Formats: sequence, C-alpha cells, structure tokens
Amino acid sequence: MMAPKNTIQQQLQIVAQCSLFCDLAPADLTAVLQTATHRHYTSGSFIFNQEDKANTFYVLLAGSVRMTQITPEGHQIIVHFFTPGHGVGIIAALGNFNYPLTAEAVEDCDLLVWNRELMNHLMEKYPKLAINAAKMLAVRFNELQDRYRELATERVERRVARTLLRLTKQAGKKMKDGILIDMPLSRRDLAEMTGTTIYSVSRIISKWEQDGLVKTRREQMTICSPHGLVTIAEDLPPVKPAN
Amino acid sequence: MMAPKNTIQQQLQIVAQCSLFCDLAPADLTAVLQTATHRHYTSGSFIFNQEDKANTFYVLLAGSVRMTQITPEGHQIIVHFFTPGHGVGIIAALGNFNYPLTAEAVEDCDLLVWNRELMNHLMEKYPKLAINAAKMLAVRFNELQDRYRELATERVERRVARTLLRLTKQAGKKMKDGILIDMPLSRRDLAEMTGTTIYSVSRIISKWEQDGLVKTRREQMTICSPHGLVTIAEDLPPVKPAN
DNA sequence: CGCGTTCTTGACTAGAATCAATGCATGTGG
DNA sequence: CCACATGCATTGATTCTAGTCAAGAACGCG
Repeated sequence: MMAPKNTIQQQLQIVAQCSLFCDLAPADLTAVLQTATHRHYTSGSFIFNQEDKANTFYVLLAGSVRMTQITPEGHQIIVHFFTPGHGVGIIAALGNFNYPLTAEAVEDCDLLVWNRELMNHLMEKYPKLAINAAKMLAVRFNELQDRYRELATERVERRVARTLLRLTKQAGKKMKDGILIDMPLSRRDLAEMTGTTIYSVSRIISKWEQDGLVKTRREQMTICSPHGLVTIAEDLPPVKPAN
Repeated sequence: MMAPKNTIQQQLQIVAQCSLFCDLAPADLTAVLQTATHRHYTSGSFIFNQEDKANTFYVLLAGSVRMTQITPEGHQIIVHFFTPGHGVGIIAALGNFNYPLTAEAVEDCDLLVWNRELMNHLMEKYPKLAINAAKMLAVRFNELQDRYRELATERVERRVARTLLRLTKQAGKKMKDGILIDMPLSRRDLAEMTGTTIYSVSRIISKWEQDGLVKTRREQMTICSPHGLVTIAEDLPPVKPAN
C-alpha cells in the first residue's frame, strides 16, 4: 500500500548482511530474493497470530516487531523484539507447526515474505541457506537460554537492568542526555519481558530515576548511566569506595 | 574401551529414527554414519565442559545425559536431560562458539561422534541434514520457550509437577505401583530443573507423598497418580466434587 | 475539556528463599 | 560387624522479595 521506508537498494544491503543470507554466492542470493514478495504492515497491525498455521516466513527490513505469547490463564509474556535484518516466524515455518506466538508491528514495518514450502525447496537447492538458518536458530537458542537462566536465578531488579541494556544494544539511539530506546516501551512491556508485574517495574524505575540512572516519559525511556545499570545487572557493589 | 550396550544393528535403528537423520536416502544415511566415530562414557564422566571450544557433535545412542549450566555466582541450573536418539552439543557446534553448558553422563552412555567441520561439509553435501538439524533445533527452541513461559508465570508447585510429568514421558518405566522415573534423580536435580531450592522441592514432594501421589527413595521417584500431578500442573481443582 | 491509558504509590499478603538443626541412607575402613 | 564419615533429605523458624489490591495522579488524545 504505502511506499517502503528505504529504497530497494538499501533493503538489499540489509538483507545481504542478514545472517540468513551471508556467505551465499551473489548469484544465488539474487535468485533467492527474486522469489520473495514484499509486504508492509502499519504500526499496531498483526503479522500473524498465535495458533495460526505457520506457512509463511518473513525477514524484517524496516521497523520493529514484538513477539508475544499468551498463556491459557491470560498471562502475556513478551518473548522477543525484532529489529531489521532478523527472520520472523522462521522457527514455526521450519518445524511446520502453528505459530506459538503472535507477531505485532510496533512501528511501520517492511518485510520480505516467502511461502513455507518454497523456502523448503530453496533450502534443498542452496544448503548454505539451511545451514545459515540453523546457525541463526542456534544463536537465538542461546539467547533464550541465557534469559531462562536469568529468570531462574536472578532478582527482578537485575533482570530489568539486563533487559534495558539489551534494548539499548538493539534499539539504542545516542542523544545528548543519554541513550534513548527508540521504540514505544511501556512499563507493561518491561514487565512482560522480565517476568514480573508492572508494579514492580514501576517501583524499580522510579528508584533509578531518583538516582539519575534513567529518564522516562510515557512509553519512553532514556538511559543516562549505562554503567550504573551494568553495576546493577552484574550485581557489583555500587559506587561506594568501601566494599 | 568397553563394548557398547546395544548391537550395531540396534544402534542403527535408533539413529534412523532420530529426527536428525529421518527422510535421508538410505545410501546417504550409511555414508553419513560411516564418517562417525563411536565413544563410550561411563556414568559420572563429562562429555564436555562449559566454555570448552565446541568442535564436536554427538548423537546419543544409549544412556542419559544431563546438561547443566553454572552462573558466575555459582548457581547451577539443569537445562535438559537427553535420552537416546537426541543430538548433544549440536547447537554450539553449529554456531561455532564455546559450549554454553556442561554435558555429564548420568548413566553409562554410547555416543556417535562427528567433528564440527566434517558435519558442516556433510550438511553442504546433504541439505536434508541441515534442514533436519534446523527442524530439530526449532522443536527444542519451542520446548525451551514453553519452559521459559512457565518459569515466568507459574508457581513452584506447578513447575515441579510439570517437570515430573515430562520426565515420566522421557524416562518413565511402568511398574506395578506406578511409573518409575528410570534415572538417578535427586531433590537437587529437581530444584535445578525448576528454578527453585531443594527445600521447596522437598516440602512439595513430602506433601505429595502424604497424599499418595508419589513414592520416593533416595534419588528415585515413582509417580503413583499421574492424573493427580496433571491436576496440579494444570491447576485444576482437586478431586473434590464442589468447585 | 473529559476520557481512557499509563504510571505511581501505599498497605497488605503470600509464596518462597534462607538459615539451622537433625534424621536417614549408603558406603568405608578399622 | 560396628563406628564413622558423607551426602541426601526433611522440617521448623524466620525473613524478605515480589505479588496483589486499591486509589489516585499524570499524561495524551479526540
């Protein structure tokens, strides 16, 4: 519907860097890309829903995507935020089951789209593609495992600190008063990312704001002292000289 | 060193069913298997250690393997138990980083072994292999994600119930007085699998034992009423008629 | 300007961790 | 075969983190 944010040129660059396509012979890469179609999602729209049949395979070119999962009891958790260059829905499409989670565009998004079977054929034809997919999955698996360990062994405050630090890496934008997390980010989001409640998050953030570590507005967050957050995330003693 | 528990014949059967090798042309399968070597680990020995360089790739033929991870603070968590037919160390070997966890033989084990680079070549030659690896990873990823969600949203008792139910599926052996979990399983193991402490586990198990749901000995566990555990795991009301 | 969100804060509670003491098995060596 | 050491398991008392509930403030939007 709308024109994509970036030019085709720029998008190709993003794709070529994307770990799914790296190391692919240039000719093969263009062949693979020619089989893709292109879709735009406006902010707030859903790319797919939990329990949908997974027969599509996406690569995010522009925008950001929030992956959530909702339990039978109605608890929602946020599993991942995707930024450009990452594959979306790959796991479900590989495994040929239903999407275990919902993908929502939190900003306007451009995505490359493949049909599941088509991608399977491509992988048989270009083994590198399958190997890359597996590697990408391996990396994501490790990230998830780390977060699992954190959840199992760490306090809420540390988990929130870690999550914010991760977000600065993913979507941080340097401003004069600190690093802005450049996407809408509510207390609820943070709570659902760290496995806690909005109340606990609010208390923690309030305290940090008093200590000058962060500045917040509604659904927005600036990290003034990344180092201070690291101190909390790593459970180092605060800046007192005495130990 | 020692003769394997099963005959080569039996092992081939296991391997052929293993999701890593299924759908492979029989000729290709034998070709792939011929490149593997074979190793035996005695109970209690370590297959690899956290932080080792990951250049080996295993498939478990017999025995069981416990995967643990230890945090800088010294908290240990159990990430997975492997039973025959599963790939061990695959993720790290794919991603070409260090093993993020330790693999320990909890019983005598037989494994097939490949060198990392060799497996990479094999995958380029037999794309099906790479696709299967990716699919296998996708399945494990989903399992991990489920457990992550449980950890984030559920109480300890439910998590312990779920874990025991999973173990009955993985290593359950039908006995006359219930389903025996056929591997050494201490309170500590359960605590590290569910993200809690041995004290909480002990209290919960004691209560269940009083209610006749389970029977325990040292490092051993029999589930007398799987249904009762399901009731707890799903948070259904107990067997009272009134709601 | 009124409405719906989002966010904050306080009071209270409960689930689970921690600490400490003790009881049991199991295996060891005199 | 018994005394002992060791590791595993239980239980009670206590503490504390974080969840729950409730009320209201601040913000943004139509």
